[in-house]
Amino acid sequence: MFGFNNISLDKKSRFSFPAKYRDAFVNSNENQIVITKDPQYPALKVYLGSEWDQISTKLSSLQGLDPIVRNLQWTILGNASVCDFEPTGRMQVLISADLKKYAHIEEANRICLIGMGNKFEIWNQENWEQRQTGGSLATEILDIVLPESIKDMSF
Amino acid sequence: MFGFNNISLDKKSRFSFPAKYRDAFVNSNENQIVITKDPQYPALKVYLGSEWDQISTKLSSLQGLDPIVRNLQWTILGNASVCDFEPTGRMQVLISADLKKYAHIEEANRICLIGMGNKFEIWNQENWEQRQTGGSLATEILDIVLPESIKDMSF
DNA sequence: ATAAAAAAGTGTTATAAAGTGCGTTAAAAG
DNA sequence: CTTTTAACGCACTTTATAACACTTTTTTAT
Repeated sequence: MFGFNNISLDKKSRFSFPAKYRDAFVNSNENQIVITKDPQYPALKVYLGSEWDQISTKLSSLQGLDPIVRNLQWTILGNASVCDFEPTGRMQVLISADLKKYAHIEEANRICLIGMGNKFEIWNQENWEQRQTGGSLATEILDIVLPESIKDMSF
Repeated sequence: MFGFNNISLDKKSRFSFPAKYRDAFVNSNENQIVITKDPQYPALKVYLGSEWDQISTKLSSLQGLDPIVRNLQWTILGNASVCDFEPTGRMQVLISADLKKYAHIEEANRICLIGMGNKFEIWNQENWEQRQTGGSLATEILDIVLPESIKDMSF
């Protein structure tokens, strides 16, 4: 599941996954999709249910008294929206108002959906283009020192 | 049970869990909810009854002569409010005046309920936003050295 | 100590907003 | 030209919340 897609949201903030991904979803038997915040950029992450189960279980088991861990838990777990998902149907998913705001897609009805293999990212079109052309975004988080417990995790 | 919810308290300080969590509550057969103080931030923790049983049993068995442990016991155990809870009903829960005060939601009738997997957090909306945008809150506990006994616990 | 009053807690109902399902139209692909 | 896909629009359903009525507990005054 790779590649760039320029797709539109309807009035209720839903989008449909492009049909080209249908087979992959059907084959892996997914019936849930999870959208959450990207911890580094004003963008959203979209996980398959099975992938999410692994990530969330690991992350929620970590020591929350560590402020960096706690922050990641807040961002990733605390903003996750679990959606029922029918791979054989319209493959529609709703984006909540909060998540839209975070990814700067409050107004726009067009988004970029980028397939990254086992997950997708959702970007505001302009932010994505800036990033691709090397421009920097204001909200970047730099130079944080990761605790050992999350060094081997990939979000 | 994940994600961010902006919800309101009624005049008697009750709130209802969003309906999207009903299935999870029903499936896990919970009939109690426990609200208590968060040991680090001006926020509340909400545990499922089964989760609470584990945490409270473990925590109360620890060596109370250690001041950090003792503090956690006071904060978490000593402020816990156990509520009857009907997953098939309205899923309403009352927040006591003490807990409201601790989380700075005395006046407000809007709170943030954040699903973190096996537990929830309740925040005053402004505090939550400050925290999410990197602002710091006065009551943070930083740089505490955790005793071995609680390093593997996650509250 | 008792009764009255006030406060706190519980349960029900009505309504506006949010979310869902599905048919139709427009556009793209084969 | 036919088939598939994406976008749009509408109707229906579900949900959140405020308002209200009732019960129980606590406080106050006599």
